[in-house]
Amino acid sequence: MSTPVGLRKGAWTEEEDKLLRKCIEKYGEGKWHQVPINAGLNRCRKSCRLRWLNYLKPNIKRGDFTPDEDDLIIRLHKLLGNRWSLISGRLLRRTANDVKNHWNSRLQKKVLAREEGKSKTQKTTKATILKPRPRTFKRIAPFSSRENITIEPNILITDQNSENLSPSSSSSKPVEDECTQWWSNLLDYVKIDGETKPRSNAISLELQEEDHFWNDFSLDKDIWQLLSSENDIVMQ
DNA sequence: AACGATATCAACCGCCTCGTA
DNA sequence: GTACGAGGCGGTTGATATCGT
Repeated sequence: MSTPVGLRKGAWTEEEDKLLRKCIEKYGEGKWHQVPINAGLNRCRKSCRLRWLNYLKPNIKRGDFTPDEDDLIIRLHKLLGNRWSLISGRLLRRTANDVKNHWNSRLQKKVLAREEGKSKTQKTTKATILKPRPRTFKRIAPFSSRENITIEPNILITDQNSENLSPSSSSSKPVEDECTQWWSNLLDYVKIDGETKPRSNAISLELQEEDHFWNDFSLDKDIWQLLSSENDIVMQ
């Protein structure tokens, strides 16, 4: 992005924040090219958008990440890689930038340390996993255009289920079963207060807190099936 | 107390995708 | 078909805070 001459850069002042907030309240989100004009800000559209999304937007959750959030980020990162917007979309009110920073500064080291510990005791073989293309995901039929990448099985979602994802078993399964299995593993277990419990418990809490949040979980139809079935179990 | 090393996080940059003319 | 502009994303940088010596 080449910044036109005269546009302000760097940290935002309280006055600028006030102007931007006022502008979004009046005109709403979107039309970012018009925001600097409407707000009377000497900033580029991207700077305004970023400031709003990462800092000023109401209901953004800031501060320390909970162990449950850490766990979910790690699981999603194993599955999706550096798709921060997708990962943050699964965490309540966390921004992609926040998740990315948190991963780079803390979680990555944590995971690497864990991997190192595991690699000493486990042999590794190749497994095929699914990697959706987030930007166009909502527009394409599920799995019509996905990349296959390989990872080490010792970083798969749960140890107890890893045999389900071994190359021999996954290669013989239909695509949807394979994917469902992935999401099953992803969502299966979570540590709550230091104790491993079914993921559904955590999800049910989130659903109670902000039900509409999961409505945009359009990654694929399988995850919806999984979530709805997990929710059914919780509701029983 | 002073200084350097390291960690954290807000912001920028460049690229990609999509819509539209 | 293609050129262009806007929105969005992930990678990276730089300022500031914190820690260790």
